[in-house]
Amino acid sequence: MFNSELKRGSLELLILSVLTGPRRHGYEIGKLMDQRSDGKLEFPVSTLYSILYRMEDRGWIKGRWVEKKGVRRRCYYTLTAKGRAVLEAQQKEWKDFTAAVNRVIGVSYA
Amino acid sequence: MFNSELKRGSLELLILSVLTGPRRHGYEIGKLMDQRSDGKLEFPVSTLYSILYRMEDRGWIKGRWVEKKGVRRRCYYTLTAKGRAVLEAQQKEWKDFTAAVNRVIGVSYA
DNA sequence: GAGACATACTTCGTACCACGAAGTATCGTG
DNA sequence: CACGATACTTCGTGGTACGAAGTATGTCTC
Repeated sequence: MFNSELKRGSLELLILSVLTGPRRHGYEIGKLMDQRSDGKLEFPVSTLYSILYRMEDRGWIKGRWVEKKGVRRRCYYTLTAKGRAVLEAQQKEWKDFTAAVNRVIGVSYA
Repeated sequence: MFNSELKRGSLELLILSVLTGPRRHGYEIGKLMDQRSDGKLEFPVSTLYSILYRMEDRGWIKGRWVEKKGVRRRCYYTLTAKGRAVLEAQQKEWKDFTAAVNRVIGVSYA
């Protein structure tokens, strides 16, 4: 839907936002993103998982494998304290950034 | 100021926006961006010029060298018809994209 | 007139990251 | 049992912002 470059800075923020709710597994996060944006912010599984792995490496989220018979193995993710701090910082940055861009492109010739 | 990843999708839009006014040379575009965003959207010259060259390659902008004695040589850029079309498309994309992101991160748990 | 600083542009290499492709495996449904 | 949905993995690639280093000229100050 949207240019990949455009999405670059906000995919982490989107996923962190989803994880403020109950713990979710990867596939579920992808589906939720799709639903909550009316299909506009859908992204491929390879992107989704690579971001999840990266965020876990950085200690922003914590994954826990759950295996039950009759259900496929799933890795459920929750936010860590660090993740919550990063989320807050990224929210603020997103807000400031979009405000700055809007100001420049809105008043393009003054 | 802002994360490079965040800026990725919008630098072209920002520069195109600046060029809706009178023709500008590279250095001038950088300074204008700095001023108009209160220093928030400043970016290094290597970034600035690489984007300008790319946009000219793609036919979005047209550069013209101006040399006068007593003034350093400067390349002044203007928007092409194609550039104006791209600007319009990127403006719309930016608006739709930020709206979608805001919707998802705003209602993070519904 | 020498040194410092702003102006103005160039080139090159690097690192990050979203994505496509291909694959593995399990579950439900007709 | 074939097919599609679910669920995750791995690997390679290409686009791109950036840092570093360089060239060159104008202005200001002492």
